[in-house]
Amino acid sequence: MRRPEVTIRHVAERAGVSASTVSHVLNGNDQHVGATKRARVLEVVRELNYRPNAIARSMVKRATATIGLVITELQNPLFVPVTEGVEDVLRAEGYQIILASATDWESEAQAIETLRTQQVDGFIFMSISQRYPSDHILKLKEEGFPVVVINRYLEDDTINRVQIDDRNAGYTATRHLLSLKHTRLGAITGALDQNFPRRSALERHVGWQQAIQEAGLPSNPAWVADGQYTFEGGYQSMRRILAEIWPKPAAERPTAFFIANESMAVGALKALYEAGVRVPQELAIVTVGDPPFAAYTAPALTTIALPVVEAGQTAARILVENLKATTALPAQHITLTCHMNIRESCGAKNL
Amino acid sequence: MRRPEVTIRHVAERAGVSASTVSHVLNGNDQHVGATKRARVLEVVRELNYRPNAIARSMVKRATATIGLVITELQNPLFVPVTEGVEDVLRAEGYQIILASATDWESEAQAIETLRTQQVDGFIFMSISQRYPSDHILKLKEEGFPVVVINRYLEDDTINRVQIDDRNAGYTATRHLLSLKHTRLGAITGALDQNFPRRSALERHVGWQQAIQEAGLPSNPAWVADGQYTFEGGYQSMRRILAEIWPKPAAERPTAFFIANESMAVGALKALYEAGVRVPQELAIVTVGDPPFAAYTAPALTTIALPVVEAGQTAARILVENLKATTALPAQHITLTCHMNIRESCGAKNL
DNA sequence: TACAAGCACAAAAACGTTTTACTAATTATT
DNA sequence: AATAATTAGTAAAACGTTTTTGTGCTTGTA
Repeated sequence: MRRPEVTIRHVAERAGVSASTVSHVLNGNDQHVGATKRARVLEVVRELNYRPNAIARSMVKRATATIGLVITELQNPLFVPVTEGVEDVLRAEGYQIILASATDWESEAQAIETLRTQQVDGFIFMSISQRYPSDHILKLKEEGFPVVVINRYLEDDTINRVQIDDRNAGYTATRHLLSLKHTRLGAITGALDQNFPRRSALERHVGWQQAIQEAGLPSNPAWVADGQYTFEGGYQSMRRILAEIWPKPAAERPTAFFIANESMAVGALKALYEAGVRVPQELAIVTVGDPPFAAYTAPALTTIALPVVEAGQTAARILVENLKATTALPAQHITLTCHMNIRESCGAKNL
Repeated sequence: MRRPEVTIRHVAERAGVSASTVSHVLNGNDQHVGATKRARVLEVVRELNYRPNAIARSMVKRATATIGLVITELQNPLFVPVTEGVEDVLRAEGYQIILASATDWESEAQAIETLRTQQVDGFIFMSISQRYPSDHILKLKEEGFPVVVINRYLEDDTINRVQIDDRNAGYTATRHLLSLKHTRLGAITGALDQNFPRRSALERHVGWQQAIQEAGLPSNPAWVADGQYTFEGGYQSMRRILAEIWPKPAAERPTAFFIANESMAVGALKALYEAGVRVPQELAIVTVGDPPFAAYTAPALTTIALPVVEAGQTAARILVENLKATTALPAQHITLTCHMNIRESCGAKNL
């Protein structure tokens, strides 16, 4: 099981130089070594297939070129594209990612602990949920670690933050409905009434309200249902709505719905399908989040696409800046805006 | 930016013992240290909030308790649940995961290279696609690294392999259709005709054929469409099928379709919806893969669920076994079988 | 001719642990 | 009482790099 490692000394010996010279060659410290020796060293490196030991390097450099990515919900649909973005820029910059998943406050604290013993140089926290206090993140920052959080609403402004403009997403979605001459708008929101409201759901709802108020329309509480941020939540909410409202005359029913996220929208679509309500003819649907299957639901979902890959990239870039800086940088707070993908569920294509 | 690190020597000094004693205490080497000193050391550790430096430990132990997880398709729907399984058991065993994503052979080789310089103790490869030769993986194994591949069909039998029984998935799905008295079966397969066929698609198709042959039914080539493993692929394939076959009299049309994966099934469902073909009344649909939204398509998809979390767990367990073993272990080849989730798209609930 | 400056390299210390070997004191065994 | 065995602890080497400092040598300049 013990793999014999070829070290810098082996290379040095065979090349007839000192270890320091090999190191200088490998690190491009040109002023320290002549052309012939350099060539010889490079030759031997190739011959022996020498691979520098990053651990030993980290030891002396006191930096590992490694960052910790901690996520609280692996199943969150945003996780993959965000990670993709993070990976993109971090790899280009020569950093490795150590993955740590956490499910609650304790395990998040635990993850930080182990990442610290692993001597990561910085942290990215990615989590939709802000149910947990973030004092451990604060402490990290205070101890000098570069930290950036993605989509995590922190009270503290000293920490780098990348977030998606959820309010604007709700606003834009609703404006789209208004532009299609809808005047009676309903909504399915995501668990606003819990002790720890989901911040993104709240923001999206505020955007919705804002657009409606600006348009001078009354918002009818009976047309708003709150539920879990899941397929099932959307399904149940829409069933409830249909049961209460659909018996009424058409003129007293909403003609369009803003649904707080993609999963709920799919669930709602199912409920509508079962009830025989035609989308978009009888009811228009717009939602936030742009899953890969959005174009293939029936009807295809008009969505507000979240800039998730960009969020990951941006976070990574900010982290790298801080990693490279020799002096403490002021915290950045970046908010990314969404764009709309018009498909079938609002009927806009017919205009 | 320089964080002052509290080292084992600081602890030793303050506790009035040697560094070795502190080390012994922390590693539970009880026979080397008395009760009073031990208590004092633990006390100081707490006082100073001492955190052992894993890098330094790795240096001397020549092992990092870190494994490389390399995946070739971050967007692959199996990635998240598999990673979940891997993370589960690896964390419980005290290992860290370094994530590396690759898109082609070169980047995979590159990922291996950097993971090796990072001195990972072992590797897990997760990738559906087997378009690339795997000689670099072989080399890893030969050099003594524990390696396990998930869902990657390797010609070489010396490498640990965890795979999902795709053939059985196709077989089971088809048997389900047969049990519902369908006798005219069609299929949408996943890119079988390319130079590098997707192995899982091939296997699922073989399972389908096997079930049909066992039932003594003729397979009609006109009822089989091949397409990309995507939503769009399923959509286009089904449209093609409908255009060719639906004009014919009902008695000459298939009554059920096996669709090679979930994405294609969603695409196909869309095509059927647009064509006004009712599912399952006019056409039954069964597919492989159990995405979170399967229950919320209209109609809900009857699926063969893949044991993805288990695959990740199993792979991680095998890896840990090999990591802990002092002698080389024989390669394990584990095949996990699927189970069926009967929903609406086959109409079985009515029986 | 001197002396400074630059060049090409090497020696050695350092990074923070673990582990082996050793010592001294105590306890057990004959 | 003498010897062996155990206990409690330490010193020092080792892991594989990087980096600082030093050392001859060559070249340039006054």
